[in-house]
Amino acid sequence: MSDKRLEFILKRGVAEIIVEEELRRQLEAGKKLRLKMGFDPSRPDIHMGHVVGMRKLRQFQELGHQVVLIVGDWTAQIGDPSGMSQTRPMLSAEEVRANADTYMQQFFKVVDKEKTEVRWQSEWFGKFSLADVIRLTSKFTVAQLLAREDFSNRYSAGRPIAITELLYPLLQAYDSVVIQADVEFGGIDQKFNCLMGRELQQMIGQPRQQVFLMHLLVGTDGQQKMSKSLGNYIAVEDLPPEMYGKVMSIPDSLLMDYFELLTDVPEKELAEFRQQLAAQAVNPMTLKKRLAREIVTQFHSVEAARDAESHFEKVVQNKEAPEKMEQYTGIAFVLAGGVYRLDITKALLEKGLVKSRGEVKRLISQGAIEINGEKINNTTVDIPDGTIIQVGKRRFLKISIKKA
RNA sequence: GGAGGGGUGGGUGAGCGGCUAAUACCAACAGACUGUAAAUCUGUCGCCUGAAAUGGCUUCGCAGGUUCGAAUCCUGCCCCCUCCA
Repeated sequence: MSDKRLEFILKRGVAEIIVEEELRRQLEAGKKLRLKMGFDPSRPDIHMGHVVGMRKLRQFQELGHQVVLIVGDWTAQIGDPSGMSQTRPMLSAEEVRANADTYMQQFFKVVDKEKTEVRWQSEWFGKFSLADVIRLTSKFTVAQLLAREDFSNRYSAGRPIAITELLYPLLQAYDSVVIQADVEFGGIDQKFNCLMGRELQQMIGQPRQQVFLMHLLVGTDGQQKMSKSLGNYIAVEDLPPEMYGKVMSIPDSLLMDYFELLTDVPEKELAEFRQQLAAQAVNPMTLKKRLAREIVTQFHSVEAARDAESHFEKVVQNKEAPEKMEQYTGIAFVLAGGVYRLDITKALLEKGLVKSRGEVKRLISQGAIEINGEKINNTTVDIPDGTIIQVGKRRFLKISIKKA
């Protein structure tokens, strides 16, 4: 392996490696490493935020290392104590299994399945006894756990911390012991948990795992970490036009982060992009389109990316109607000359373009509903068969009249 | 065991007998502007009826009660949090 490749892997998108020197030595020694990554099966959907770490795993796999994917079916019941997360409903075993399947299906779009070992926490925690729990917890102190920033913040703010939440890092640490992880991967927000694993391994007399932390991907809102609950995410499962559009909707300020964390576009090129942006020699939109193509290509195909781009140019940039759209078939009152009189409310409601009748009225009064570029001011319209109704910028509906 | 605080629309959070379908902020949606995005300005933002003024229905943890009238008062219940021990 070239030094250049290794540098790329150790630097691109990486927030911190603990301890980098140790990891380098192991890599140089040609050791086949066990790379740990856990996931929470209470949420089956993978978005680009997860992809950042997954891509890194993939890069290591290409060097011949082994990924160990932990299905966190026990920790899922606790809920990651990130901030003020509400207590989640307990999932049944079947739900967890179904979620895990969905998750893995998406996970293996990026990570090589052949070089991945999947382990369920229930394999070891399922037979954990109280004695085991006490033995595990006795190794740590409250002060140690309160060292974690969000615990200490909550504690000093007088906000609740559930005991199970304190247990979370311990369980995650124990996973590392069981699978004898050499490196644990995660977002930088996982630092504390990963370090606990390192510590526990040492107490038990195992070699300590290295901790490989990736930068967090900011969501499409440009404010907060990408997450499903905030709705600022781009899902792996998003269809090409949607995925492309969501990428285009990120703020310009995130452009380079996305390139860095989600693509393999070489550093050299990225440096040029940065320079051009700084000199205002390029329209950010142009680069963003490149980014969107890169991403759609990864999860779909080159053709899909091209189609998504032309769809975007047509619908969003040129404000034209897309080629494909929802279609509503209904019966209308016949007027002369192939024209029909129709109340569009039902059509819009039935096809989910609006939520209520009141919304239709509101939209009309705001001039948001158009037919052939003409704003309408009444829900009853006289139109020929096949007319397209546009609601706002992106909602379209084709009306087809059913002849009685 | 004791003391105290609280449960309000997608979120935060005011209101504390009629002027309240419920302030404000955020999110969302629409319009204008525009280079994708952002920013800005304007408007909308429970459901139904009506062209509209209007009207009806449902909503402030749950169940009852007081009252001409309750998110607001009373009773019971459920849930959450903090502090002391």
